Amino acid sequence: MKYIDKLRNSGLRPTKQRLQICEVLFNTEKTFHFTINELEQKIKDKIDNKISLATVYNTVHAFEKKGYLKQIPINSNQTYFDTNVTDHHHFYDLKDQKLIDLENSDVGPINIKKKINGKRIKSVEVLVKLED
Amino acid sequence: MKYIDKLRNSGLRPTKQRLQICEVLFNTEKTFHFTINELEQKIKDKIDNKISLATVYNTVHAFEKKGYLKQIPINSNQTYFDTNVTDHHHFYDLKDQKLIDLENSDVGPINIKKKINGKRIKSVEVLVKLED
DNA sequence: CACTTATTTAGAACCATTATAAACTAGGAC
DNA sequence: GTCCTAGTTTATAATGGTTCTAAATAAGTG
Repeated sequence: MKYIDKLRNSGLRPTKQRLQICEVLFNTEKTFHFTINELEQKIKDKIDNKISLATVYNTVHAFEKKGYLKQIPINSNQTYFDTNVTDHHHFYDLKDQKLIDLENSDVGPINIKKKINGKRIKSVEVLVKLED
Repeated sequence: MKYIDKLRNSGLRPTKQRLQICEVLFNTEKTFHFTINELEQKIKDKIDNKISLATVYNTVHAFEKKGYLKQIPINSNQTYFDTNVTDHHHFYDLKDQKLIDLENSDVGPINIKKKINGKRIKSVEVLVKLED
């Protein structure tokens, strides 16, 4: 299985649940955005056995820590994650509550001129809110 | 009182509670960021009577709708608000969990090249995450 | 003052997320 | 293979920020 090494290499035991979640998250043509509830639904649709909600949370957090997933900074009652962990930005359609990817080339280079002593920039994320 | 007209003009009755919350939010030299809990604490420190938590939520949402406050898009268990409603961006210090203003001049102009049919850009917000 | 509508309030309800602690499993040693 | 240990899964309870509810109060209008 192609995800066994990926997991082992990052110090995560390749359990059945994690491998199945990998299939749902990473065995896709396109990257996508999701909430935990949406992911739970996808898992239900794709596999036969049941994965506990706690395990879904645990796994998503573990994958995020290892850099396989990213949280998307947005104000919502639910946390949004992204399987696209490359540097890129988002549109957020306020009416439909939908996220849309912005490629890096869709946004000019962003030049942060201010520096904070002793701190490094970890990420720069742009959220473009859309209305009708 | 200087906030009575502000409230009346936006169709909000100038109640004692709203005026007191105005004092805490807007009668300051500098703008600031806050969560509802932090605001509640500030109110407690500054005024004698008690304002119900529900009223604090109601008022903050009313002020947000009228454009006197802005939500800051960030992943946190609490919602962050900003009394600075001009276009500007933020640093977020991951270690200290502190927000720091970035003036517009600290960030070059941001040019969103992609267009979505039938949608207008309402806002462009940049979040720069900092680590040690 | 009388009346209508908006606002405040305490407390309950909601619900995403996290904690708990017991059962289970992977992987290494032998 | 068996044994062992640490890591993982699981159902369920707990947490906590936010929203809802419905009754009491206050503001505005005539």
